[in-house]
Parts: sequence; C-alpha cells; structure tokens
Amino acid sequence: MAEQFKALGDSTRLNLMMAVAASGDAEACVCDLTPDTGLSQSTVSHHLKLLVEAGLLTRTQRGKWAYYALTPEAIKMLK
Amino acid sequence: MAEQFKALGDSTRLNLMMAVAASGDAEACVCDLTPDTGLSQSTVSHHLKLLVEAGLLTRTQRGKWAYYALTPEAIKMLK
DNA sequence: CATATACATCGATAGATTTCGATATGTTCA
DNA sequence: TGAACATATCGAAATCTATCGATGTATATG
Repeated sequence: MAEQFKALGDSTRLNLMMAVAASGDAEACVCDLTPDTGLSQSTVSHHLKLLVEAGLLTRTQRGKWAYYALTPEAIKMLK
Repeated sequence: MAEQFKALGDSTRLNLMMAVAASGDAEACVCDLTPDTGLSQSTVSHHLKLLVEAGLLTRTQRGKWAYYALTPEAIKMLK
C-alpha cells in the first residue's frame, strides 16, 4: 500500500497518471506522454515501469507501441 | 497533491498514520507512537513533522505532550 | 531553582532516487 | 535482409531521504 502512495508521490509520475487518464480511451503510448514531461524518453519509460510495478498502470504492446492504462486501483486512489 | 502521496509512501509514516487512527480519540503522542516503530524518538519526530507539513496530521501541544490527529484530508486518502 | 520528562532540531552518514546518454531489444516495412 | 522507429535497459552522476546520536527547548515537579 505504501508502494502505491510512493509511486504517486512524485510529481512526474502523478502528471503521467493524469495524462493517461485524460487520453482518449484512457490509454496512451510513451511517445504521447514524453513531450509534456520535458524529460528524456528513457526517464519516462523508467517512471512508467515503476507505476506498472505498483499496480497503477497496465502495459499493452500493440505493434511498435506500448499503451499504458489506469488500473481500477489507480482510479480509486486518484478520486 | 504529490506531496501528500509522497508522505504516505513510506511504510514508517503509513504505520504512524494507522497507529494514530487506531488510538483512542484518534489522537496520539510521540511517546505512544515511538515504541512500535523500533526507531529513535528523533526519527519518529521527524516523520511526524513531514506528515504535519503535508497536511495529513495536526499537532496540538497539551502540557508536556504533543498530540497528533488525522486531518479530514488524511481520512479521505486512507479510505 | 534544579532536575526530570517530552519533544524538536542539528549535523553527519549511508542508502535510495532521479535523471541522463548510450546502447540493447523488438517491431514494421521497403 | 536491412533500415527506421518505439521502447526498454544499463551505468554513472547528482540529488534527496532516512536514520542516528547529541543537543536544544519547553514544561512540569520536587
């Protein structure tokens, strides 16, 4: 439980979560998410991984792209 | 908002919050909270300060003791 | 006033986290 | 197959955090 709070306790990651939530179909790929952060692609990828490990995002590969979506857990916590 | 998640994203602090919530009158002093953590008094005091700064605990001095209680924000987040 | 108690603050240190650039992996398409 | 693109992983540097013991501050009590 602390792990989930910790994952959300970083403004970069919280912004990523918001961006995913605001995307069409509440789903977004790294290429969509990276520009707004002002960070490198590798850093964004790293943060997304942490969010997946915390059970707050799911990752689905479709073709070249990896799509991230909120889990029910995440939706509950962000209310 | 990230600050509050961050404050709860540490198992020591999350345990402190639970301990406060479980206290009679949902209020506890440092002397009550310290033993369970296995940490030094100064460390516990430090964590409590962070929780107050994040708006998750209030601090009330009564005589020698400092009593900590959950804020409405905290109650909402821990549901 | 002197001592004891409860708590906060300080300074130092070990360990964790964020971030990057470079590189590896995997997918699509010519 | 080879080039191009999207993403992940690695290794290193800088910064942040948790923790402690020592000390400071304030309150009560003899």
